[in-house]
Amino acid sequence: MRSLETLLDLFRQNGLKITAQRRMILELLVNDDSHPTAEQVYRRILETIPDISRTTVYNTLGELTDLGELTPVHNISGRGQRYDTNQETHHHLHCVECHELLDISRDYERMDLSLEEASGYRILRHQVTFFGICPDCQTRRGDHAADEDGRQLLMQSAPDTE
Amino acid sequence: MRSLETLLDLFRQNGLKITAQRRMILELLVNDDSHPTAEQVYRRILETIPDISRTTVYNTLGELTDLGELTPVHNISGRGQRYDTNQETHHHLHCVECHELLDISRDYERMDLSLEEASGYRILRHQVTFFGICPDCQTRRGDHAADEDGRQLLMQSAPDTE
DNA sequence: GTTTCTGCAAAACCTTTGCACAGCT
DNA sequence: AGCTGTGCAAAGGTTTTGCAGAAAC
Repeated sequence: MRSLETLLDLFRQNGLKITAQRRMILELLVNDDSHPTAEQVYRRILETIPDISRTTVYNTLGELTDLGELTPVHNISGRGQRYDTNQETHHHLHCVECHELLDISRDYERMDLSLEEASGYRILRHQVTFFGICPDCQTRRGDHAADEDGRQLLMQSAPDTE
Repeated sequence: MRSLETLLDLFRQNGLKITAQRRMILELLVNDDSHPTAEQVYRRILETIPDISRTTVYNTLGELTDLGELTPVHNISGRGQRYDTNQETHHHLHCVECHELLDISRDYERMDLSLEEASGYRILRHQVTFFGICPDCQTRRGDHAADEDGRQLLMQSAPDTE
């Protein structure tokens, strides 16, 4: 995400006032790459501004989204809309167990689509999501690749990591 | 999605009883590639089973997910969790305006991740999502690529479609 | 006949909205 | 001073839960 000063300027330029609440939300987001939900931002702001309301958090996240500084991201089976502070071209690594979401900064440049495949869409961007199991969740499960319980889909067509 | 008979067998094998409600939901999904939400499935089942409850629809979709026959998919800013009936390796084309979601059956085989990038994750699969504007929404907007209103983010780093 | 499923109602959860008061510039 | 933002409360939409009666095997 861009620097706090840049974001504050951007707010001013768009006629949005710099309040203590907004400043705190921006400060929190500037160095956050954890893709938090509104609720998570709210809870962390509560520690310094105990009487902030959820409305304000939702408003500010919406303003940042409209300004193009925040991007809503997929959140499969996790609760609540998550936000991505990273506006660079990047991709995602998503733990199917704990829903941790990491950024991958590599650029897979030429993901070509034939005209037929594009179905008349005007393509704006693309993003690759890798689904997997994070180290912590592997440990939690027992770390054995073979004797998994549960869902079959986890094991099928797994590409190599290298 | 697999055939109705296969799904019915799968249910039987897992001790799940074949009820009229479940059968109808399966029949509906077998030939549906529109990535419907639970609510959309519910509304369409209502036409033939007017007193089905949402609970039953949610239950059945959950069972299919646990069996690995249905995959929850990202649904950015659209309402409700969408489900993907396609378990083959495939990718997505997503309209950022109307949230239409199309399948692309191409296989981008070697999406390599370095060990460092994988961060210790055990990678299971990956999926590419192309974001764009569908033909209908282009028309609705006026079809001019140049003079767009709205959000900056839509125009940045747009790759060619060919 | 036993077990599981369904539908209902209620609750939980996430997000949006309307409005009066407070705060920023 | 004027305008915008904030917090509250309520509403709207989605999903989950507990349970009694109904249906499948």
